[in-house]
Amino acid sequence: MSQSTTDISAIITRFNQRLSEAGLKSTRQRDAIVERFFRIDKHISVEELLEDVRRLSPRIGYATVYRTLKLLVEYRFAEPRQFGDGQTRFDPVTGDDHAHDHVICIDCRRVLEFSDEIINVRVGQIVAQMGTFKLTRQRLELYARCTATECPHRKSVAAQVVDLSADDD
Amino acid sequence: MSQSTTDISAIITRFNQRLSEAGLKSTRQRDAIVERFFRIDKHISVEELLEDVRRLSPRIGYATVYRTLKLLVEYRFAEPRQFGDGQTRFDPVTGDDHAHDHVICIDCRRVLEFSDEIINVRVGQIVAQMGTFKLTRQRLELYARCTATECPHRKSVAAQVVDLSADDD
DNA sequence: CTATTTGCAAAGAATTTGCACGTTC
DNA sequence: GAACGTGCAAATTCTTTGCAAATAG
Repeated sequence: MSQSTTDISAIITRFNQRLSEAGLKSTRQRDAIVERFFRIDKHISVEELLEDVRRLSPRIGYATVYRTLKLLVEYRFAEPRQFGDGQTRFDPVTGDDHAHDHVICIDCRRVLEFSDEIINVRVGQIVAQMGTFKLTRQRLELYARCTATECPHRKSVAAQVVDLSADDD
Repeated sequence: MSQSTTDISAIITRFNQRLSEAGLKSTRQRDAIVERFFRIDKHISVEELLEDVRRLSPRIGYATVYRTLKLLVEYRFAEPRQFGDGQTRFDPVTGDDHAHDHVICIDCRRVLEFSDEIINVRVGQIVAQMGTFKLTRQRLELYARCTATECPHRKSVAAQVVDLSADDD
């Protein structure tokens, strides 16, 4: 388990710093969105995030969420993912967790995270062998079907972290 | 290099067989689309495929291409992929090539294929360790940046197959 | 104060669908 | 000739953009 070295207000501070450096402003809305985004900490879609944020700040609109997520991605505080359900989902990047990969149940769309040293090392070797590339990010998705008769979490997209080959620092 | 055991007319025949089994019909349009799809054999988008097919059959419309690709996916003759440029791309499944993965250059969007035994074996172990899953398909994408000063193929999406750990049967 | 941000609604882009007409079986 | 497929355009869905009013620095 490698998580939570960084707390959320610190992330918000770092993010606002980046904004400031770029001549952009911190606003109540952005703070609210970023705070909820990191607090929820799962593969969230714009719609889900908006819905959540609106519980506190009901006047926030789609555009602001899209624009804030775009900034988060641009400054590498978030990573967009497509799991094939037509919606872009976003993963928070806290800085203290390593690249992780996903198992997606094709029945219930539940997403589990995992991280595997053997894979990560091998990926490095592969890219090195190819010679002219510098790896930016890797994305391994395993689409699978629960063998348990019925998926326990139909339709929900819960996340669990399963560490398969201890790689915390 | 493991490819081209299966020829394209055979694929079309198999596809039409599946259609027939499902009470669906083979049509000139479907044949044309499927033929071009397998002939071109790269990560093609709907727009690109339509454009290509229209050279022979100019009256074919978007909807038919979308619908045919949906059938190809459903019967596992094609696999949809999202490389992050907003368009769904489709990989032909010829049946005689193994799961392959991709390196995507984030500068020029060129896509290289590769296949690696070590990764594939490890993926199997990971899923086995998780217990309740049966792997359906794996998708490993390595986003990278060409270290060569300038990408040679800006904007084109050519494909090359690089076999890193001999795995042909 | 001035530039940026917001919220809304309208515009865009990718994909799907409804329907009258054509084609396959 | 009945059922399925096609092509077109309209509808949907997700995302982006334009703009007047609000707000941060």
